[in-house]
Amino acid sequence: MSKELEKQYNPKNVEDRLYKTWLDKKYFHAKREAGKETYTIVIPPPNITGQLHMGHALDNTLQDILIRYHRMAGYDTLWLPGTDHASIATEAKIVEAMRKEGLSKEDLGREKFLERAWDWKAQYGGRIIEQLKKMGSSCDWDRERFTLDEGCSNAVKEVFTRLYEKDLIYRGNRMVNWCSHCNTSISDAEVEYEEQDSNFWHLLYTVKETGEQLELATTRPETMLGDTAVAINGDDPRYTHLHGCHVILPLLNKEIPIVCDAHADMTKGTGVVKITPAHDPNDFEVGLRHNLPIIRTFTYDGYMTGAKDKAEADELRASGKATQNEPEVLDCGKYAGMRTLEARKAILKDLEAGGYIKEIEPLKHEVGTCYRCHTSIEPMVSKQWFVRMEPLAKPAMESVEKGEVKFIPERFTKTYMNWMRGTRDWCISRQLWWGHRIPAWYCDDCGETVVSKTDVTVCPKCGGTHLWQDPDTLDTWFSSALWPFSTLGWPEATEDLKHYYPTNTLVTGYDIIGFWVSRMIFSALEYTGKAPFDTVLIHGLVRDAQGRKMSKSLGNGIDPLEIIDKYGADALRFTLATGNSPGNDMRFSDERVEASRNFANKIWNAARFILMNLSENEPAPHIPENLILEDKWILSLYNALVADVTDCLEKFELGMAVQKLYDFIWDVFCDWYIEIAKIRLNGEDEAAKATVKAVLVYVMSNTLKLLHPFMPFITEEIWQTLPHEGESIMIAAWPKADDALNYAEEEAQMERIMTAIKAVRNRRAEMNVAPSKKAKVFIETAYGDTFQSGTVFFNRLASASEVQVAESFDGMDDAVSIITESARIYIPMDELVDFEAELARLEKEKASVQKELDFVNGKLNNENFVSKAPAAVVEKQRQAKAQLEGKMELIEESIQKISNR
RNA sequence: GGGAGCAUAGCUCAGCUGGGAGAGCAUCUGCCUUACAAGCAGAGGGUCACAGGUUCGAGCCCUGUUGUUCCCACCA
Repeated sequence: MSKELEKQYNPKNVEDRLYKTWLDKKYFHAKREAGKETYTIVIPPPNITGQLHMGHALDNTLQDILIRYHRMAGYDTLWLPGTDHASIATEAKIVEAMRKEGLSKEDLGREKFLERAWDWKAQYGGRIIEQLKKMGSSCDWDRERFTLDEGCSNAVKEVFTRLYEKDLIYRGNRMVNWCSHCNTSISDAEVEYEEQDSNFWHLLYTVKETGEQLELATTRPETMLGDTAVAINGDDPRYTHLHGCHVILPLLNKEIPIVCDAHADMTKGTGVVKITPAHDPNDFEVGLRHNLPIIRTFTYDGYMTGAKDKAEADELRASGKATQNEPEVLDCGKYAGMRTLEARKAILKDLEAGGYIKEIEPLKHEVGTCYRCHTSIEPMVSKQWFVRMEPLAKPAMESVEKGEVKFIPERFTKTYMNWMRGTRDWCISRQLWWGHRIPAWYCDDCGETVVSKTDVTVCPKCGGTHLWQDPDTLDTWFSSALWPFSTLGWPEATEDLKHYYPTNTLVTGYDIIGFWVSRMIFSALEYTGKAPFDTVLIHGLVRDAQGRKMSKSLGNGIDPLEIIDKYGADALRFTLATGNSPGNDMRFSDERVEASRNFANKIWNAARFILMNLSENEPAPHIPENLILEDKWILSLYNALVADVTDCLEKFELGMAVQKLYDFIWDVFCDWYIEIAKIRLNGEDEAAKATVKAVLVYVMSNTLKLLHPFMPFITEEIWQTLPHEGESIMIAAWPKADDALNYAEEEAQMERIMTAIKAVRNRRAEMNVAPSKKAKVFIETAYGDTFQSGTVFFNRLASASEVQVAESFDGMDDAVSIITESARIYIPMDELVDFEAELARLEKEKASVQKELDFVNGKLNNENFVSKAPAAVVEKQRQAKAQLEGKMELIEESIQKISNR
């Protein structure tokens, strides 16, 4: 025995040590090798606020499998890692931490705040990277990037200025989603809808001209102070007489016009709608069409506006700097300073008192909330920067239609298309400090807006020097959208960019197709002229054992690091890669990881067994001379496995690949080949020993290569211990299928023997024969040679004390008989044989075979089947028929014999 | 309101272009057979949600129904 392994696999003794070796040897580093095809993945950059969760674990396991496979398969392989500055999330965390110290952003000022943010990044940004390493991720850490680093920032400025020059970016007062908690605008994609219980308040507004009361309904009565009109449909016969009339706005006693607009739907409610242009997206549009005043009644942090707010706005207007659609501000008087929800109560109370409420109708409706803090979002008119989406979306859709980018599974193409088709202009400015500051300067002297990659101190239009930079930053996703090429050096024409771009596969969850995938595609097409990747591999969510989404608030999250600590990274990876298909959610439970851990241990022990039988100085893995039946059989199955696993990986069927490996290693290699190998290993024939050892080593070490992308640590550890050539399994060449290893005939022969062995075991178990009780076995068969070479298997695997093979045996009348398609096996066990039971069993089996036979005959007698089904399928049925008939004959003979006793 | 997914063994899920209904876990039986009890050998258990259709043949394709999950949407 040359080397010894512990009885159980202990990942803790292995993982960190091997990962360090891989790092030291620079195996993860992509070297831009000439003449090699490239394979590139850029990591979906985790947030610097984040901790590794199961979603990351799944995402990165899939990526590492693809990366390790391609690296072994001979590609110049790059997995580019990095992190995302996550503006809202990070800023929120820092603000929260500061709040505990009694500090606000304003107390600190922008510069000091950013210092804190960078400190935060230094402290936490590295944490998730360390966690990825624990997973075994083979990222090229020398190329690690950060969305806010210099290169990425340059890319952002470049893109912003280019888009501005092409008029694809503009600034204006528009309706945006406002989060009063985060105190910033957010994009449409960042709004999450939640169902909430609410009411429809049916209000009564009095028509000035006629004195009649108009009924209209609203879900947000607190906005009524900002109403600047009431809309009816011009075609609505109920209200023809009101065209050109006015209503008196309750509480404010203000006269506002009745306008005719198609937005008012005659079929809904009373067909009358109140119009609040400053606080409702539809109303904003109506306001524009009818040139209505836009009156803001909420502050940006969620209170009712007051005298001070009004004064500020008035001052802005007076200065002449107010731009188009700049809202007016109302002094809400007694409501000023209330939170909007308090104001709702107060206003309702006053409306009630004034008799303006006709009815309160309970209602469930979807309310938009901020995806970060889940505060209800407030639609607000605000001056923001927008990206014009239509011209960008069109080529992005065409690219996918042409198949330049393929989604796996394909159905997510629809998700993508729907998103692209429906998307409105993208609000990219955020009232935050942590992020890429908008590269725009405003001239106080002439009002010019200057967009520039470098700082601007003199106005190019008027020569004035009173310029100030836009205080806002860009949506985090604006920089994420550039990630596949900004990380490779764009806009510089770097060697990496030339070599590794476009990338190949993007691996991500379906939840960010709109946020991220689509934006990368249109960005890449616009700036690089190429799709950023050719394939998007979509995975689902990892849910808890009950199928619930893992979340902090539920406290049902499972920490991948705890799982690694308990079961090992390989077991975790194996669990995540198995039993799940692309795009579908998966449930995670400890039981599943346990099964994976057991598999790791199984491999470990198979290796341990092989090693016990090896001496010092065993030759490197090779296929030896003098192969016998079982050697050819295992090599043939191994060879098929190589083809299958490779094929599955090429088709991104990772779960299928891993399943095939599991089945081969456990059910074929361990359960059969190793057991059979013991025959020669325990024998005296040294040449035969050498052969079987070589086959064991060859199949084991090559199967480990196939398994390496999935379970990198244990495969490396074992591979290193076995005879091997080369430094590491992770840079070993991926096995190739070889026709010379196809032994179809030996496979068929082994199949016959194995079927017979299983049948014997089955009967013995049925008859409760203790395994220790050995029995003679007589095999009556037309396949004499086959069974002759398999007699020893029966000794070892079927509790046979002695095995004889012949075309027929006499004097077996008192034996138990077992029938397979290719043999009748007698086991004389007189004292155990109950002939009546035997007969009953045979009759039962006969009936079952007859049933199968009828089914097959039914098909073969169907002319349509014979003429229309593919020849191979028909042939298969014919073979089945022949086998069944053979078996039937044997059964009938046996029945005859027993009956004749 | 629009779109998509899912419905297969007690549980969790595979099942790729139509031709064998499968795995893991759980259950039951028997085994410490010197690689592995985190193991070995066996067993039971399914109208593939329901109803139609296409086909020689349907878990798989088509239509409808039911249940369920998710995404998208400016419904006052």
